[in-house]
Amino acid sequence: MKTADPELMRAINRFHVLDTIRRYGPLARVEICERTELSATTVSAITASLLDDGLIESQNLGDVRNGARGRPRVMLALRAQAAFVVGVKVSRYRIHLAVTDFQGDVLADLGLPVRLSREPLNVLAYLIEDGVRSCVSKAGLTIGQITSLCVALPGVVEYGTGRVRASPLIDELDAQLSDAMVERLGVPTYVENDANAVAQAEYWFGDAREFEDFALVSLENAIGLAVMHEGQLFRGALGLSPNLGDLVMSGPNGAGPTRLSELAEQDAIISGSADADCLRESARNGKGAAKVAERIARGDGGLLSSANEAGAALGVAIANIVTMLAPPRILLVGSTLALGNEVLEKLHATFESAISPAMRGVAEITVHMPGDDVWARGAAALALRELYGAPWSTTGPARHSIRNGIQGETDGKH
Amino acid sequence: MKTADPELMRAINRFHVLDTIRRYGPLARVEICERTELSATTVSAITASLLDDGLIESQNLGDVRNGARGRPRVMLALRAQAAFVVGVKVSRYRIHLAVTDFQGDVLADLGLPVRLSREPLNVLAYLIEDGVRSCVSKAGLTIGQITSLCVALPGVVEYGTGRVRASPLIDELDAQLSDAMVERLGVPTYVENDANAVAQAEYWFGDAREFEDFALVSLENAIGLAVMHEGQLFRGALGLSPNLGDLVMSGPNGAGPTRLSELAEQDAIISGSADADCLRESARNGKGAAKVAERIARGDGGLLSSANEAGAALGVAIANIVTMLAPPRILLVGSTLALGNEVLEKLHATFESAISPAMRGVAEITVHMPGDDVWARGAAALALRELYGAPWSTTGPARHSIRNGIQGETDGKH
DNA sequence: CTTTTTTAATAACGATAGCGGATTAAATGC
DNA sequence: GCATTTAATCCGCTATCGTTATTAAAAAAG
Repeated sequence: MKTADPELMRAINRFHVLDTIRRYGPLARVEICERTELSATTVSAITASLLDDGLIESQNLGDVRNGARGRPRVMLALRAQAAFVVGVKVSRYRIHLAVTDFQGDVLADLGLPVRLSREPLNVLAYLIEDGVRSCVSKAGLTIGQITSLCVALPGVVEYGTGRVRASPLIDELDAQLSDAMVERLGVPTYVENDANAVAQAEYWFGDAREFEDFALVSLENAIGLAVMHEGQLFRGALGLSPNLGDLVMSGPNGAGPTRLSELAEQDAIISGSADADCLRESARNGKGAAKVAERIARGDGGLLSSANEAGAALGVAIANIVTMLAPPRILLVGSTLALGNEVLEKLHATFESAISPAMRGVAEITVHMPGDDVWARGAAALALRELYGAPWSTTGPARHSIRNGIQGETDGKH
Repeated sequence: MKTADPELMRAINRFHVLDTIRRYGPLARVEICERTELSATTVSAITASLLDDGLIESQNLGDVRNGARGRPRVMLALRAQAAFVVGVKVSRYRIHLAVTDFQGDVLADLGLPVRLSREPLNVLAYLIEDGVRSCVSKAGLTIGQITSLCVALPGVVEYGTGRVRASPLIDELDAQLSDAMVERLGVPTYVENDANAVAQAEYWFGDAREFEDFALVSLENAIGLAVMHEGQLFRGALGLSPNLGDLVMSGPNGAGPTRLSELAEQDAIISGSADADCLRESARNGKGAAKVAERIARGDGGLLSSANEAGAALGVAIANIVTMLAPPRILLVGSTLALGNEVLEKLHATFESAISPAMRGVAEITVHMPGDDVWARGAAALALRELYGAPWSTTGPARHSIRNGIQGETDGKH
């Protein structure tokens, strides 16, 4: 446990103020007082220090309140240029990158069509390096200006060490992606599960802004799970994030266990159709929903049954998540949801029949379909989160040591 | 989020000191300094305040070090009489109670043979009240001296509100057990899932003393799950604790889903035998292992197959827990483990074949068989934990308001 | 155009926390 | 009996926060 001293106290309140400014846009000091319940003096001192460090700046251009009687408020906002980070989302058919500033605003993004399946680590690292360089340059920056980088990809990832224990996109086991990227780009790199990245995006920018506690299930060519608990991502030993696709749906009998991924991955659904290749192509272009609906209407029984099977498996899996974690909310995201309503309808129906009566009504299930850019932005947000430097331990032990530098104009004294 | 001020600082360090004394037995101030990394001055001040409040006391009877050179150490220990609490474990065939002092030492315990199955709330509340009164009197105390009470039982429990949403032992849904006990005994009452109680016992007194992160699966007539995360029990919405028995093991087809409880509950295993009633009786007396082994050796095929089925189901369930939460350790506890090795062997084998290769070796599985008294003590420990008053939020929102009074001799000034 | 009013932000002051170094306390060793 | 050693406390310092007064900068009133 950490012992409390004045320094920690300051760190907590400082983070609290910074986070409040991030969440609630430009704020006057008085407003920060109200939201944080700190005294005006303390807020004054802390904001002075933040200004001094170049993390925030005052927007002199006016008090927007109309009918303003007293001294006008000076609005404070994050100083966008305080740092720049890159978020990368790697998926099977696409690498999406986003360069953001300190506020998480996207300066440039880039989607690279690829076709990845169990590539050697070096291939992946090369593609990411290439993408980062392009995107950074597109944003009008140089690599030297990038403070840190976060790569999100499906699979079992150790956030703490930067290793990818297993991923459908990487050939090897235990690939040290973090070190590979540091070597190539010279930029501190975090590696995270893609579900965690999109959960962070939803929490900072999206639908889950008001929710400190929720679970998120990501449905793409891999199936992921993120658990946000009191505003922090839940991580296991070594910072491990779960890979929901590995969930065993029916006991190992003979040929081994049937996993959720085999039933509900996007490819598994599409493979049910006789015309799988064509559908795969459409799905990649975001026209999956229409195509799938059309096929089913035309009587593609294989597709219909695989969609139903996927929906049922997901319904059970989500019921089990609710049984085990009782999150007040479940978010479903990912491109598989664009395949049409069959999956989702079956999912809901199965969930309702599978959930125990005692847990009925505990978790509200909502669906959201963020674009790939949001995922990349989420990865960037994870990198930023580290920069904001919350003083309490990020969930999960054994962190990889990453320098926590922020480039400010006066990054001097203290 | 809580804002940090000197008061919080003190509360944190105070709890830290108190918890250190609780964990590591009588300690001299110097030793507290080493363990907490607080300065000698601070420890002196905090211990003075704790002494003043009657929460700890100095053991003047000597410095046990031999070859002691300088001024002898004054050992500090929890003052046992600072508070008394009662822990209750309710299970199908037994209500076990323990009265403990402020250190968690058991002053008296009591096991009442019962036979509960879906009783009305009042029956249960009556039995608990009766047991509490007996046990308290056996400890030489009066109800008025009891600071608080914690009832642990299987099922879906809202720790935050004191409601039992569902339990195999209670007839109704959403039974307000906490209020019922307060009304009967006039003692603040916490209600908790039994798995959480035994997890707290293992964390404070037992095998999990060194582990801040682990998951525990309790195997009795109900199957429970507790997740300890950074020394805190993980709780969901409203403080909900999971009921692992509700886990769906195979999709809802026709007659509804097959749940883990149907496959792996103690009764389910025993019911496989032709001679179930006799076995049930033996299991109740702790002679299950021998009897079951004997029956299987004699060729009770039904029993063997139900044991294997249970082991397999549990192996899959535990693999799924590891997949979702990646705990560094899994503890198995509960009387079902006394039914012989068939279940456990099958469990391990199935786990190994069900766990995804990427997660292999993440979680170490260990088995422990605490007696009913340990569970009751764990419930008491949960009540004590609240008294120790950690300043940071107990996991999970929406607490039931319970007065946090401690009876000290000088419970005055501050 | 000056004065009053109103609100925002800061300054001055006091309280409390923790820490480091000097001091006292209480034992052993010579 | 006195030096030595170790434990615990006392004193002085700094950093934090909060409360109360003060200054700053605008609109409204006269």
